[in-house]
Amino acid sequence: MPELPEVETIRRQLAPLVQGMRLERVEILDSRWSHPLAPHELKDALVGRRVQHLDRRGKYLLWGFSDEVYLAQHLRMTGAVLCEPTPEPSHVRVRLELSGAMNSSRRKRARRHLVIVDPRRFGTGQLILGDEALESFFSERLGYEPLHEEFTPQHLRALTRGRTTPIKALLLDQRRIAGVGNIYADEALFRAGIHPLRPAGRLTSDQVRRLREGVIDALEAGIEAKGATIDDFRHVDGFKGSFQNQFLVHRRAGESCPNCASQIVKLVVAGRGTYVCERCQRKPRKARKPPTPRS
DNA sequence: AGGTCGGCCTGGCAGC
DNA sequence: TGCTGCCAGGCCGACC
Repeated sequence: MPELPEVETIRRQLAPLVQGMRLERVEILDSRWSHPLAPHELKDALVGRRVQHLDRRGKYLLWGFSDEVYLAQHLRMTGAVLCEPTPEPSHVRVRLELSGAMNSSRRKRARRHLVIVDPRRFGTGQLILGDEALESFFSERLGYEPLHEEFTPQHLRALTRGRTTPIKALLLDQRRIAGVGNIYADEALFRAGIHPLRPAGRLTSDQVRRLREGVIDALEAGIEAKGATIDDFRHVDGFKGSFQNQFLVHRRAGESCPNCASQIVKLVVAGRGTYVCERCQRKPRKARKPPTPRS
C-alpha cells in the first residue's frame, strides 16, 4: 500500500523522467479516476502543458504544471505508475504520453509513455486550479509532514492532548499527521514501545518524544529501502521495494519479537489489522471510572 | 464534536 | 476441482 515512503520513492524515480516534458496525450480509461470531473474535462485541462515539478504531499503525488494548474494524484491501496511497461500490464486506468525538447544532435524529441495501473480502482486524480485552491485543498486534508522540521514533540503533544482515541487511530488520521498508514503506524509504535490502543491523550511527554522519533525512523527506513511491496506496490520500472523484509512487527503475527523474542500478536485497532509485541508495548490499563460528579 | 463504522473495489486464498 | 465467501485497507460520509 503506498504510504509516504512508497509515494516518495515513486516521486524520486519519476521526477527526472517527467520534469520539463510536455503532456501530449492523456487517456483516462476509468471515469472514477477523474471523478467528479469527466475524463475529457480533466484531459482538456492538462494536454499541452509542461510538467514543471513533481512533488509529494502526505500520500499524494502532486504534479505541477504551467499557469498554476495541478494534478493531485492519490494511489490509495493498489495504484502504481509505470514507465514504458512491456507488455502492457492489466488494470491500466490511465495512459500518459509526454514529449521532451528537441534533441539537437538527433533531431528527435524524447517521448515517454506512462501508465497508471490500479487493480482495486480506489486511486484518483484531482485537478486543482490556482495556488490558493492548492493550499486550501491540502490544508483541509493534511496535517504535519512528519519528515519536516514542523513535526516537533511540542506539536505532536498538542495533537494528542485531551484525546481519548487510540494512538494508532491518531497516527492514521491524515488531517493530523500526513503520510503514515497502517504499516508505518505499527512499525513506529513498536519502535516507540507504545501500545496502539493507548489513549492518545494519556501518553507521557517521554512517550510523545519516543513516538515522534519512531515515526521518523520508520519512515526514513522505508524510504531507504525504497518502500514496502506487500502485493501491488511497484517502482516506476516495475521492480519491488524491500522494506517488507525489515518489518519488525507488521504482518508478523506468531513470529518472535526482534527485541524480546515473545510472540507477536494481531489485533484490530481502528478497523485495521494491527501487529504488536505486548511485552515491549505494554497494554494500557483499563481506564479507571471517573469519580461520580457531586450534584 | 469526537469517535466509530460501513462502503467503495477486486485479487487471492481458505474452506467445503 | 471448482465454487463461495471473506479479507485486505485509505479515505469519506453517515451515524451515535
